Amino acid sequence: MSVNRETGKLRGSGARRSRPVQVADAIKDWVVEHGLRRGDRLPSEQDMIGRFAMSKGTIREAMRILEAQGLIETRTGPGGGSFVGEVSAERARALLGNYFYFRDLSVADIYQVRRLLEPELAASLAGRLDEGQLGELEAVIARYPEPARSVEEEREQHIASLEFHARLAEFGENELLGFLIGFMARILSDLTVHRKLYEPHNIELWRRGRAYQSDLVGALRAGDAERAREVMRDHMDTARALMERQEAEVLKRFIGG
Amino acid sequence: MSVNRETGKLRGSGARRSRPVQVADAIKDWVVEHGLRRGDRLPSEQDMIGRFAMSKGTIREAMRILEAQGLIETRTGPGGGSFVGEVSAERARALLGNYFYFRDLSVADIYQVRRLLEPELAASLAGRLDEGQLGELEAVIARYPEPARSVEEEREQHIASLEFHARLAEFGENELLGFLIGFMARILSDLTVHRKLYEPHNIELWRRGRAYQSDLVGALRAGDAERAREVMRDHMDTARALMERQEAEVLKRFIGG
DNA sequence: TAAGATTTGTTCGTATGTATC
DNA sequence: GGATACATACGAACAAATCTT
Repeated sequence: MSVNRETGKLRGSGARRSRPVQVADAIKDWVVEHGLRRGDRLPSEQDMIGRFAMSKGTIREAMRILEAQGLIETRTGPGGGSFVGEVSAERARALLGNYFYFRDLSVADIYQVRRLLEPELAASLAGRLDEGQLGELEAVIARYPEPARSVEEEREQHIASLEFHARLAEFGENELLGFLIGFMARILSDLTVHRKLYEPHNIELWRRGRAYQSDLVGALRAGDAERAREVMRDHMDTARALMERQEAEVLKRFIGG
Repeated sequence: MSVNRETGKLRGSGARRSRPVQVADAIKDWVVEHGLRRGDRLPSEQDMIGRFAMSKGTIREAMRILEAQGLIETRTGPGGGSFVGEVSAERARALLGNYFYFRDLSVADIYQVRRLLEPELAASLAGRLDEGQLGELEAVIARYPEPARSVEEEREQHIASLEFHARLAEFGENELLGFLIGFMARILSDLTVHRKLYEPHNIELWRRGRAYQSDLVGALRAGDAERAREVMRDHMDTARALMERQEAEVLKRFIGG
């Protein structure tokens, strides 16, 4: 309980924070201290009003803060209330994406990291996927069997090919590694749409990417970690080069127009 | 504007979302559509109440959601209101940390990624730091000139040595790479405290870590990218081995006790 | 320094919606 | 269907912060 009985004020120092924020922090601490786990129930709204001696509105704003961070979920009705919730990967990606929204990452920045992580993931998965999983990967590749004939189709194919990497990331054992790769696939997806990076029609990107991904599935099935690593590294290097050329093209057009 | 004039309801389908959440999403879309940048002002509370035809409480809850995500900041008084805010690195790390809180990352997971990223950062910084920056790094190293004599001191030293990496990460040009490395330093810090990973008194970790970091600063000053990469890779490999041994010790004690 | 204007911050009472029994 | 136990939403009033004059 983070209420200072002397002053009647919530402790928590530094910049002046609004009461809902202070209450949210207090609740967060309370959850951690009591070691609550996913699904455990928090005190009811009324209870909180009593505990913190604050109005319903303030408590509700605090709960919304926690909810926005994915820390709690709330249900109405009898037996309802607020419960400790697990932050979903999707929400975590979105929250992190907000951070980079104004930061204008370059394609080069993203690929510098991708080039390091993706080959490691590929190697770690060699020989560890069952036929179902390998089949899923092949199904994704099958979604772009031929070069795109329109700009929209090309964009969709690019997104689909990024999904290949996102799926792969989910299969790994290392959740940190998987999350990071999934996140990069996501922001590249966003960049593709937002900056219209797909516009310079590029058959090369399609042809090479598809070949690499097929080779990769082969190496994974064969359990050849080193080949998987190699293929993925080559894939990253060519994709980076193509994407950067594309980025430069878009920039040139933008300045020219 | 995301209000459906036919039904009078906010659009946005799928799972039933509370009104504050819908409003928050609508405002987010509005900001993106209008291309608002950091510091730009949002409509006032009163204005929102009118636009969305909702009560003050609901609007305020929506604003809290956006605030919790770091997307807006709010000030009182004349000329006050809500403004588009930049998500701070610190907040982004905290939000992402929430995601991994229940996921029990192993030290091995973290080091698998660290081992890939840190050497790359080190290499990219060789010859690019000025004396002021190199001095800052040396100042961090100077905070643990001798082996710790107590458990608390050892913990503090470990945290300080992680700060070395966090500082280094800030100096890089690639914001994605820097953020990820800073984030990993943070969760290792938390793990150190939370799981009491520092308890098995370990002079070895201190001696080796310090030597590596000094070597690294030397390589950076000399502009030797390859040596910087090598030193960092070795540092990561030994640190990983030591940390994992420590993790195993703690686990054994835990089971035994 | 003081008063007034503007905008968010907080409270309270009441009413409504929703899920369980 | 009715009773119950919760969260959800509204509106009016008042408090606090901060800028201007």
